[in-house]
Amino acid sequence: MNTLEPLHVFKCLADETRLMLMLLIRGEGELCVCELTHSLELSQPKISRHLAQLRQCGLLVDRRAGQWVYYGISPDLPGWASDVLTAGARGEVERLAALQARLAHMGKRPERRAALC
Amino acid sequence: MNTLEPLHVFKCLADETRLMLMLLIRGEGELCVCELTHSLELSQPKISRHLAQLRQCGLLVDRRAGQWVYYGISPDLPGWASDVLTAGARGEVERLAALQARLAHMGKRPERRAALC
DNA sequence: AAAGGATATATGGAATTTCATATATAACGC
DNA sequence: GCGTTATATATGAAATTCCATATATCCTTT
Repeated sequence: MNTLEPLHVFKCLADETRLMLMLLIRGEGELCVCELTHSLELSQPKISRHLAQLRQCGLLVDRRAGQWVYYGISPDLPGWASDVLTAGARGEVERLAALQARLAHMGKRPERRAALC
Repeated sequence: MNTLEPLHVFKCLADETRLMLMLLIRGEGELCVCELTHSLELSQPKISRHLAQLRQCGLLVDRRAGQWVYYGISPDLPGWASDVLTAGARGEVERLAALQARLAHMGKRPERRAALC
């Protein structure tokens, strides 16, 4: 696996879709593809591709739970990378809040069991 | 002028040359084009082009002093953007040190007067 | 428990757009 | 005129997107 370098992280965050995916997931802890699709109002293939890219870079990890695949921030993220995300979230407070609001109003959101029993 | 959004900052930092320009300038306070060209061992037009882009985004400001043009971090940089740079520098300690070392060994480096008299 | 259908997610290929580089040239100050 | 910096154009490479399709899981029915 690649060592996670700042350049890679910045490239990942240099796309609007990927940036918002990361900030949303960071804010909510864990989200599945359908929730992200609903919140961002983008096509499922588009979301899926960007999630795959973020996972391959080592920023996200995925966890399958039945029908759904949940994505979360990688626990192996170095400290400086977490700081980058924190700073990014600070610069996008409003837009992030809007996305989280839309998520909260989503109908038939998948039930969630605790990741670690 | 554009509002400085996280997406813009990340796009600026998503290029190896621009990332190192920013980290070098941040570490040294202020540098002119010829110093940056020497440190990064890249062509002058290439450096100049990326500096112009960073200035247009609002990350850098330039100051002319006779023959030379000095670039420094914009004083209007929002806090979250400074944090992004700090985190990036933390993730690139080694490479940054190497660039600074090459800069220190540069011959006939332009004399510098204090920016603010 | 096996089969069929529905939902969620991933992937392959093609078209489009964006981005970076190189080269050449122009402008500026000494 | 010489060193320094900026810009314009053309070319090539890479990223993004869309569409169609594939896979995987769940639920229901028999």
